[in-house]
Amino acid sequence: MKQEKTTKVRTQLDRSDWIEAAINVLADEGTDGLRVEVLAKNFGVTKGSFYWHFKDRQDLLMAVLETWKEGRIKDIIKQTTAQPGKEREQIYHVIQVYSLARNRKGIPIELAVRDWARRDPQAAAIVEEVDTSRLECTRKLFVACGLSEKEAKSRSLMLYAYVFGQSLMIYDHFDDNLGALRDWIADRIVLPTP
Amino acid sequence: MKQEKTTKVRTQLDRSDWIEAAINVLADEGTDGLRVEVLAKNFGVTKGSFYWHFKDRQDLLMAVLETWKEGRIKDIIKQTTAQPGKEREQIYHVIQVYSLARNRKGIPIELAVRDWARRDPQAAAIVEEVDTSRLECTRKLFVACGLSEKEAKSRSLMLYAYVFGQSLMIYDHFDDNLGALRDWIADRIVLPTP
DNA sequence: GGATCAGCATACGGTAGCGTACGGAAAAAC
DNA sequence: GTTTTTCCGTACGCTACCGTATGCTGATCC
Repeated sequence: MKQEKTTKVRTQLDRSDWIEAAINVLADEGTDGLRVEVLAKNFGVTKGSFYWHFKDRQDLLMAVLETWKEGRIKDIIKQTTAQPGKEREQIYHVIQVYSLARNRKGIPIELAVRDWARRDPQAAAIVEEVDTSRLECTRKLFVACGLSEKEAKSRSLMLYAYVFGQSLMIYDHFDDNLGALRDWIADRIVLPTP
Repeated sequence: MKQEKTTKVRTQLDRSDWIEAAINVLADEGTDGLRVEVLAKNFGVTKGSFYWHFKDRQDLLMAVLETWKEGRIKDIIKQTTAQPGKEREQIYHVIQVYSLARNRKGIPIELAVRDWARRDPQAAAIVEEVDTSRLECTRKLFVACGLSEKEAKSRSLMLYAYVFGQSLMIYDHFDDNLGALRDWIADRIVLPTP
């Protein structure tokens, strides 16, 4: 029987170990750093191990995509699950969370995946799944706040596009109180028109 | 004396030809496609030509960055130059333009450059120049519309982040009338609070 | 009309990385 | 305790690039 991962003394590697490491490399060094032999060296093993678990490099990349997709969908569901009546606060929470910590490691992956999606239909399909999942989650929150379908969809799209685009920009010196600007924008996204 | 570029029969290449070609490749195939020998083959010449005009590959990349920067800044200035009194219409125009045609070829470059900026301070500095230029241009338009400094900056940041993020998303099936959603968002970005 | 030089070709050495063939140890199965 | 299987190491061939050294050609200068 297969040993438990937690009690394992980490002498054996399985598929998920490689995928996890690949995602970390993707976050730190981008697509260019994602090389089979480099991953192997980081594990202290040789390629022989890799090609036992994976058919080829493409096999790993697809597995990374799938794992990324599941993680992102699971995360957006978690972040958008609100107590009844607390939907508005939850939306603010989403804006906060997706504007900060997640990006430190997540954004390079988003970049890599979307750059990839531009030339690979499989990647594009996965990105679309993730994007529509995210859009759906916040749409439901807005609907729960009493907005119309169209307005809920519009605000959801605006929210997600803003948060995502903002994380890719470099504008540290645009204003000496960026927090105030971000707060203003969050209100503009969330608060209803009087 | 050096011949005019226009009357040239295109037997000779100069630095700008290589840079232009490099930008096109960057748009079509991303960073990975940007190889010296591939560029040379596309021109029908050998690397010998390249290494006459450039010190090394890095030299080309930096030149591409500079050219990209100048083009983007020139473009945003052009797109945000409004007739007095027509500032609001000009803002709508910017949202339109930067949401559509420009992105077909421009977005992969944006992606590549920003992914690059994550590991290279020089690239990061250039991205910041471009971003703050863009933010400044629309900020001035908002100010001309009579908004306060803080609100102008906030709206400018929201506009640009939204447009940029939206262009990287894949959400074609989120709604059957995306145009209406985008129009709603544009109003939300531009129109003042009553 | 020889000298000069810009612009490119040729040829080479070197590295990184992919994928494969096969061998070997160590655990699991029986 | 043998036999499988699992998992990894070793060794190799191959390609795509990078960068350099040097040779060739056709234009330009004087």
